Amino acid sequence: MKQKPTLRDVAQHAGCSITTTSNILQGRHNLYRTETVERVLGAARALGYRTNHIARSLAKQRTATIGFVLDPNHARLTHNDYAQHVLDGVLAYLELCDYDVRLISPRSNVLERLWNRIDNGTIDGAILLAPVMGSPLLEWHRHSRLPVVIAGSTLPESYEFTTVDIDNEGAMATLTEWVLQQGHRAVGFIKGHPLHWSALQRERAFRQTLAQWNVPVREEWILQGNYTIESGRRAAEQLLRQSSLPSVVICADDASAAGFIQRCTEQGVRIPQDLSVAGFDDEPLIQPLVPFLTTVRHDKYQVGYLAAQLLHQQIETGNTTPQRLLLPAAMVVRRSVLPAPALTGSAPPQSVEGGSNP
Amino acid sequence: MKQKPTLRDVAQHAGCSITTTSNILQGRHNLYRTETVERVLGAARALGYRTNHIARSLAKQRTATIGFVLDPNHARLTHNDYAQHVLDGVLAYLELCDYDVRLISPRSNVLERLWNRIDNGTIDGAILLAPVMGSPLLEWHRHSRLPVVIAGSTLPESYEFTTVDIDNEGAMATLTEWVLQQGHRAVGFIKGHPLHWSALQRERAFRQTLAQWNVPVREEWILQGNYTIESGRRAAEQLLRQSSLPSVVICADDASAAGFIQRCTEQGVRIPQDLSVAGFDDEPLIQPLVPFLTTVRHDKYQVGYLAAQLLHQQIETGNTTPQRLLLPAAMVVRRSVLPAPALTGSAPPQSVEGGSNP
DNA sequence: CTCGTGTATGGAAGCGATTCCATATAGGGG
DNA sequence: CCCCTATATGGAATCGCTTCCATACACGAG
Repeated sequence: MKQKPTLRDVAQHAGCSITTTSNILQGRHNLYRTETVERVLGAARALGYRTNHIARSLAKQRTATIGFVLDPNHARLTHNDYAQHVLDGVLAYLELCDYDVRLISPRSNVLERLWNRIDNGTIDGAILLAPVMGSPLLEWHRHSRLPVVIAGSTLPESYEFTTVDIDNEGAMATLTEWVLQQGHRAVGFIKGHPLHWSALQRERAFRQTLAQWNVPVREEWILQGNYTIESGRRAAEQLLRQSSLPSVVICADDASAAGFIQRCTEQGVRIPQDLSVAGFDDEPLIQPLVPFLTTVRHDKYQVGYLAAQLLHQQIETGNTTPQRLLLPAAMVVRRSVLPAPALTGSAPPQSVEGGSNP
Repeated sequence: MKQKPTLRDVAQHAGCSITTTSNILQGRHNLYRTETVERVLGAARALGYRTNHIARSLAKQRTATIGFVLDPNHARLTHNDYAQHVLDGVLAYLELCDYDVRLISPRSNVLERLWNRIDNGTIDGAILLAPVMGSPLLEWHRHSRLPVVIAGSTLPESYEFTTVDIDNEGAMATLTEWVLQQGHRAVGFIKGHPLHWSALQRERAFRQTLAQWNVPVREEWILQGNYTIESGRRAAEQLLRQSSLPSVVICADDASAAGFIQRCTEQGVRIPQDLSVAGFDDEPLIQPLVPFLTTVRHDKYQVGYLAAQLLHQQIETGNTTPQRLLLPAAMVVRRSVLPAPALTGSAPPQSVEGGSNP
C-alpha cells in the first residue's frame, strides 16, 4: 500500500530531471534523444505513474473539465429525458477532446451559493441547460468571466450568450402551416411551460402563422400547459367544457398532447376522427403512448454535441463572441391529424411537405 | 476585467497574513479577535473572493468530489432511466455534505484509459453504477486504493466491494410466492439481461421458490430477455409458438413485461383473461403503457442516496470494510394477474400479502 | 582559435491554497 | 520581578506539476 508515485519518483527512476520527465510525459518527445524518451516512458510504466490532474490543473490554470449546469428551477435531472439526451451529446463530444464533465445540479436559488459551486476554478467553462426565464443563473453573465454556452434555449438578443437550440419558431411555423394546409381553420393550441423561452417561441410562431393565413385566433381555444402529461389532461377538460370546439389542436409538446388525447378518449372524443391533434418533440418516451401522433422531431443529442463543441472552441481560442445556433427540425406525419372535415378556408390548397412515417 | 482575487489579495486588503486569512475563511473564527475576523470577511466580500478549489484540493489532498461511473457496456446514460434515479439520490445526499459529482462515462473498454479517467486525483471516491459481469471496472479493485461503492448490483462475495442494491432475491421470491398463492402452477419466466447480476438473482429466486413449492420448472417456458420492451415482444413470439402455455408469466422487469403484453395482445391473447403477467421494477416510464401491471416497486433514488452516504463515510473515516446493503421492495398488486383458472396444486391456500393498489 | 547555432538537459519559480510551528504580547501567580 | 500560559498572528514549507530560462556541450563556419 505505497504512495502514488509522483513525477519526482519517475524522474529519479529514469535518472533525469523532473523537467525532462514532465516534457516527455506530455508528449514532447522530439525535444530529447529517443533513448531518454524510452527511459522515461519505461520508468513511468514500471512505477504505474498516473498524472495528478489536480496539480496539473493548478499549474496550467486549465482543468479540461466543463460544468453541466441544471437549472435549480428544473425538474430533477432524473425525470428529465431531455436533459439526458443533451448530456449524452455533450459527453460524446467531450470524449473526443478528452474533457470531463462536472455535474452541477443546484438545489438552491441563492446566487452566492450557486457561484461558489460554479466559479471555483474547477471548470474551464459551462453549459447551461435550458435556463428558465428569470433564472438566477442568467444573472451570472454580468460577473462571470467563464465561457458559457446555453443549450436548449434561445434567449432574447439582450442576453449576450452563445446559444444552441432547435429552431422552435421555424419548426412550429412549419407544423402550423401544414395543419392549415390540411384545411383546418378552427385550431386550438396547448401552450408549453410558461417559464421556458421555447414555449414562448412556439406559441409566437403558431400565432404568426395563423395571422399570415388570415385565420382568426380564438383565445378560448388557447390553453395553458406546462410540458407534462397531466397538464394536457387538464387542458382537455377545459376545452371539452366549451360549447364550440376546434377541428384540430396543436400542442407545444408531445407530453401534453398525450395527456390531451388520453383525456379526450376517456370522454368519448375520438382522436383523430372527432378531433385532430398534433404534438411537438417526437419524444421517445411518449411515443409508445400515442404511436399515431403527428409531431415534429428534433435532435437533442445534436444540441448537446454542438454546445460542447462551441464551448470547447471558446475555451481553446478565448474568443467568446456570442453566436446563436438554430438546428432544423423535421415534421413526422402520422395519423393523428386528418384533413379538415369541410374545407372553407381562403388559402390555396397545397401539397404536403415534411418528414415521413417510420 | 481584472484577475480573480487570491488569498494574498484578501490578506493584503485586510492587513493581515495569509495564514490568518485562510484560517478565518475556513471558519476557524474562534482563533482570532472578532475584529480581525470581520476585517477579513469584509475584505473577502469586498473583493468578491472565491476560494480556488483546485489549489485547495492540491493542498488538502482532498477534492470533495466523487466520480459517478457508468459502465462502458451500458446503454448510454440518456436511455437509462434507472441511472437517473440513482444519480438523483446521489446528488441529493452529496448536496448535504457539499460534495460534487464528476461524471465518468467511458466509451472505451481499455483498462488503461479507464484508469486515467478515474484514478487521476480528481475524485476522492467513486460510485460504480451497476457494473455488468466481467466489466473491466471490476478489475479495478485490485489496484485502486480509491474508496468505491457499487450501486445497483450485489456482487458475489468474492468481490470485496461495498454494495447497495435492492433485495432482488427477496423481492422476486415474494412475488413468485404470491403468484403461486393465486393458484398458478404453470408458470413461465422472462429472464433479464444476461450480464446483470440482478437478472441472475431474480431468476434464481424464481426457481428456488418454485422448488420450495414443489412446482416443476418447465424450461421451455423460461425465455431470455434483456430488460427491454423489444426483448419482451420476442419472448412473447417464442412462447406463443408453443403447443402448451403457462397460466402466468413472471417477467424479470417491467419493460419486457410491457413488450410481452403488447405482443400477446396483438396476437389476440388477452391479458389477464387468457394469461396472467407480472412485472418487476414498477418502472414509471413503463407504467403508462401497462397501467394494470402487477409488479414490484423499489426505490432507486434511495439506492443512490445510500450509496453516496456510505461512500462519504468511507472517505471521511478511511474505513473501507466492505458492506452489503439490501433495500426492501414492495409488491404492487394491480390487475394483470388473475387467480389461476383451476386450482390443482398441492400447496395450502394462503392469504394475499404484499403492497396495495394505488 | 573563436564564434555562433543547435541540441539535450536541468534549475527554480511559479500556480493558490493549507498547515506545522514559531513568535510576540499580555496577564496572572509566586 | 520573573516565569509560565494562553491568546493572536505570521513565516515558510508543502502539495505535484508546468514552464521560462539558463547551461553545457558539440560541431561546422569564418
